[in-house]
Amino acid sequence: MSSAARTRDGNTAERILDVAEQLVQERGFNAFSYADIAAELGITKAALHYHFASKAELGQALIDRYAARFAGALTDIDAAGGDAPARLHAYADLYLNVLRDQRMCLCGMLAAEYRTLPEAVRSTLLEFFDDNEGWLAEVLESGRSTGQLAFTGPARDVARVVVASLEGAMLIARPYGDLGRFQVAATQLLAGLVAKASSPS
Amino acid sequence: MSSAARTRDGNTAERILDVAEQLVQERGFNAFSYADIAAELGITKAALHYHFASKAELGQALIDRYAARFAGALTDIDAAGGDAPARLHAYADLYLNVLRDQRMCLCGMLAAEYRTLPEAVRSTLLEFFDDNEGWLAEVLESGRSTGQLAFTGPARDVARVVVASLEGAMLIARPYGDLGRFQVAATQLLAGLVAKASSPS
DNA sequence: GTCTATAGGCAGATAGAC
DNA sequence: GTCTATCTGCCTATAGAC
Repeated sequence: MSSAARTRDGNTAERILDVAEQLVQERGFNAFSYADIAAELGITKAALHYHFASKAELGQALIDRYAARFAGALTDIDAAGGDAPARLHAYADLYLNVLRDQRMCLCGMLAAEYRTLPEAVRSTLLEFFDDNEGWLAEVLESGRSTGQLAFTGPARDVARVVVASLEGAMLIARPYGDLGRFQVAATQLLAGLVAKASSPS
Repeated sequence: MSSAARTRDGNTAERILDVAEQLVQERGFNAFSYADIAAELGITKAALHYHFASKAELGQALIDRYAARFAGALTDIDAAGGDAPARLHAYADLYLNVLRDQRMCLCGMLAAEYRTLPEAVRSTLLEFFDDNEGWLAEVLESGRSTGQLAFTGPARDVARVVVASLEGAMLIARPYGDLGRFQVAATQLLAGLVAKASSPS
């Protein structure tokens, strides 16, 4: 990966973010240093400070980029035009693909470290979850209106459970190194939302 | 709290563990130092090293004590003699009470930091989750056999979803500082497991 | 935009007095 | 069991040459 990163394009700032992102997702924001990134990219720590003056600034850039990319993925799911169950499945797959690289969700990791984060990063983090819940709530509501999904109470509350459960499933599946653990949990979670074929008695 | 800690009993090792535990649950294992504990207890870093020679050793003692205490709580729930739904509710309350102190589950926090942990701590961490899942699986199975709980598939898989969902709900509720967020999630989760009153048609 | 060099501080850890 | 004193090393960050 070290050589691959050096081979091609991408301005240095992007490559720094790529490495930093991986480090945060694997170890946490408080468990990596500028030296780690510099070594990986074959540049000096001073060069890093040119692009991101402080670690707090780097953290802000990380979460901004991650949130934007995630929002883009949700837009892509919408554009694909599937029904509500299909969208939920696609949503869970976003998490699965992160876990595939043996990474925790960047925002789930930062949520654990919340108390140690710069204030700006904190609020961006909450916005990330708000956006996810908002998108999910719409999907859930539309699925309920077509009769494809079945649940009781506010869609927003159910959306929160979905986000929390997927984050939790990642959190625990990762130490076990067991993708199947996550998949079983996600499958069960979604199965509980899909309307059962009503066999009229 | 600093003064309270100094007022009473408990050998120093226990007081060290108390402070360290709080710090890990609030910030993470990689975001506190011996200096933090020493300052809180009014002793020196050197004194800390007498009780726990290395930070890895301290981490091991922390997770050992936490796991033992949690196991004791499960035994207490069993001893109370409630039915399966009552036991599940009591289990969720264990998490709620941790969150009440604005703390993350110690093991959930360590799960996020898994890649940075000493090997011994890693395996103890997995045992913690194994034990929780095992206890829950028994409760679920017994509840299903009495008809009070309803779910499909292996009880162990459902147990895993329960643990993951509760951990995830804590992870996200804590940044929001919103206990209600966790409670709603826990309520929904358990409601999905309780058998619906079957109105024979 | 990246470098060398270095500041200033805090990390985990140890030696040895009391 | 706790202390003072100290070590070594890494941390984030900066100054200034190229």
